[in-house]
Amino acid sequence: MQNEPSALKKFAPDVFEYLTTIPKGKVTTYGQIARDLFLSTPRLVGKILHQNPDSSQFPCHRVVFSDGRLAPGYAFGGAKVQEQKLRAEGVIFKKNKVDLSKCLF
DNA sequence: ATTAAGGCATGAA
DNA sequence: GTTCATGCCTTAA
Repeated sequence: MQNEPSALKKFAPDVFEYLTTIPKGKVTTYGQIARDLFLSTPRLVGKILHQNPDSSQFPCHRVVFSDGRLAPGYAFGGAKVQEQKLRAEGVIFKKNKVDLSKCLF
């Protein structure tokens, strides 16, 4: 029978759209997106980001931990590349962590 | 006080 | 029952 689409697939377009709403020089957290999209667990957001068809299309590198730490599984070059991208966009970095106090969307 | 690193707990697939 | 692109807590420097 027709099984309902998983919440992951169901919310995937919403998450990608949310990424496009993030202004340049800003970042967001998994939990932030999860709450905004009614996702029960922020882990789903991470899984959805992993479905990202194109890193240039959706700024998945603008999504970080609530602590400001970068995700360990960035599939487009690595966390260090992510940091460089964020810095290039105008995101302020505090040592190895993102300054969510200034760049959190 | 602040930054860094690691571990435990939560929820969904 | 297991796996996780998380979150929060604790300890270290």
